[in-house]
Amino acid sequence: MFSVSARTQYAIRAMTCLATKPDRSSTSAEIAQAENIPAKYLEGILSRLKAFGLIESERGKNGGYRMAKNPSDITMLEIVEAIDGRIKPVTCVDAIGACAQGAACHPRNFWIGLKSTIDAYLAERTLKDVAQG
Amino acid sequence: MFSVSARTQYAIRAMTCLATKPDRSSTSAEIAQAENIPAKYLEGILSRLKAFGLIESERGKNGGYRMAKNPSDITMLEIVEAIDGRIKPVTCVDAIGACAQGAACHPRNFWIGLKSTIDAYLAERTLKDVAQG
DNA sequence: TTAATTCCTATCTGGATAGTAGGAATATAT
DNA sequence: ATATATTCCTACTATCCAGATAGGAATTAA
Ligand code: FES
Ligand code: FES
Repeated sequence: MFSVSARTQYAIRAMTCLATKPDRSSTSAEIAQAENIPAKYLEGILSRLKAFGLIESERGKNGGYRMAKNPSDITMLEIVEAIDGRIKPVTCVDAIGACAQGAACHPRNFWIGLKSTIDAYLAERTLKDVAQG
Repeated sequence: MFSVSARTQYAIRAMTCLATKPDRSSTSAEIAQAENIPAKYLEGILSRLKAFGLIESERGKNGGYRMAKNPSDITMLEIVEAIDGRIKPVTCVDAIGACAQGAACHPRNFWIGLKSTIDAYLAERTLKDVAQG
């Protein structure tokens, strides 16, 4: 319950790794080793982060990844959503009536409130905050 | 990510159902129909809630389930933990060093803070609040 | 041309989640 | 007593998906 996927934990570790080396670019293999992440698996994660505009990359020899923005301009919510999409504690947060109680469903507001709370926590913290501890 | 298991959603619906009928006892089948929950599956859920002291039951004809406490004395955190155990966004919330960064792991405090935030949200709300909408 | 790298697609696997089945134990009513 | 209604217990199945791996195509620098 409420568990964070390995993918997301990996993504955050990878981002903190890049955040501490803003000057140069790091290869996937380098990050994998430093952060103890399965190398091939990490490639896919970095792809997503790039697709979301959080990091940049260059191919070929001497290629690698680096931050696309300042760490203080990246919220943890952005990273989480890049990897796992929009947070939905229950399906009905977006689509009303998922539980056959329709609009009369009492727990629904409770779940929506939970989502807001989680979102707020994540949005309030930047990669810079987390990278510093 | 952060998704709520069907079990927990069922449990909460079942509890709200019972909370609105404090005078009498409801059968498992009755709750299942009212809340649109697979009947056999619900039985197992009610067992857990009982084991946790949140509801009481009586077997045999005219048997059924009823609240063991006042809904205003049951927090949502109790219900969630009865069903899915202690909330652990990441394994290292309880066991330090799960990520091979050991005590030096920066994201760890971030995750611990997230857990506290979720726990607080759930602990602040009672079944009564949720049953009323 | 070689080596190093990102990038793309496909596949495997284990474990968890959701749900089902069948029946034993227990209580009530008639 | 007997039938009936219920909780309670154990085991099983199916399905899905996260996590991981494999192989190679495209790209770039030396
Ligand atoms: S609409 Fe989501 S629990 Fe009812
Ligand atoms: S100890 Fe948990 S992410 Fe590092």
